[in-house]
Amino acid sequence: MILLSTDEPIGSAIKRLAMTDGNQALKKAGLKITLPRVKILELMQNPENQHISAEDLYKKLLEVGEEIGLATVYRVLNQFDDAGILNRHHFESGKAVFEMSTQKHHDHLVCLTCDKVIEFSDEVIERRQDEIAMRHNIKLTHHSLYLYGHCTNDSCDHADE
Amino acid sequence: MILLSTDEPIGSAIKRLAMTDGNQALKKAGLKITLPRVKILELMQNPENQHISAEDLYKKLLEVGEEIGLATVYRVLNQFDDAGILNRHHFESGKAVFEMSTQKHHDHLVCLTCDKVIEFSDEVIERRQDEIAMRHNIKLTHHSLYLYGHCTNDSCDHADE
DNA sequence: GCAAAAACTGCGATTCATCCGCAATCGCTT
DNA sequence: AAGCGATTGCGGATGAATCGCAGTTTTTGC
Repeated sequence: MILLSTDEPIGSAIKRLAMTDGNQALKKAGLKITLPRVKILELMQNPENQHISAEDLYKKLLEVGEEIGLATVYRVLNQFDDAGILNRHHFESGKAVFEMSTQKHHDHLVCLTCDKVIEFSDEVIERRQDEIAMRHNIKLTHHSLYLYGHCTNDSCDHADE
Repeated sequence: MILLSTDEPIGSAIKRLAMTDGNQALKKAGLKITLPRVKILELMQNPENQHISAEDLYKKLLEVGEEIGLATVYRVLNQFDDAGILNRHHFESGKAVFEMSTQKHHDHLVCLTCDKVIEFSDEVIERRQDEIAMRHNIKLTHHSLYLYGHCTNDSCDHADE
């Protein structure tokens, strides 16, 4: 992970950050390389922050010492979503969560007890969905499949990461 | 469909409505037979009102001449959901929609152009989901599967792709 | 049947997630 | 370095859904 030391001039930090691969994505999306965007991208790339909500991301930014406005977090997340840099999901929590977009499509298993999210993909289900859509004369654009349940292993007594 | 004429005394109307089968559900749920609940149940039983939002249901009630508060509509829908009388779904519209609960589980195909909703159920997908959950040591409680796309028949005139 | 108890309703105010407007600032091209 | 257009941060505005409470309606006890 890349860290900004407080005494490094912002300009140079940005410049240094600008050459990481993540920022190629920003460029390609026509987004300027700004500190909020770079920092958010950085946090989002941390596997520990997959499926994080805007609010929670905002808090993490504060923890890391970045005073980025909540509105900006929402804006940047939307831009990243539009740019295909990350994906938005609506689990049952009522708030949207985001994950870095991966090349391979996948669906989600959500533990309602510990909030753990497991990703999976199943060719049979995918194919079946296409068939169903075709049978009903619908050109599929996307779908959402969320499986909700409870872990049956004991590591799920309370929230783990 | 049952209609309330404006000049019929409310008490008698309620009494008459109280013997319809839908109200057995109210009784069983421990809910009192009241005009708002009866009227909402009545509208919800109309196939044309499947997958309707609270807001839209509220408007329909006004159209039919029932001055039922929006808060009451939300409350009643929640109670009906809790009682298993109807089911709530979250499509991508951002607002929850409701449908009369049926005995057989089904999933949904949603046309993003005309908002049409098609119900389907697929044994293969269902079984597959169970297997996946089991494989990941999760006891499944429920799931949500929504397929989004665009009608390809002309009743849904559009060339958005 | 009738009055009290228990539920229910309507209204406005409130919450929660998310977004907007605008003035100040920053990144990027020249 | 300079200027323009994009971006940020703030507070305020949304829209969906909920809550509190006072007044009203069902149901219950007699």
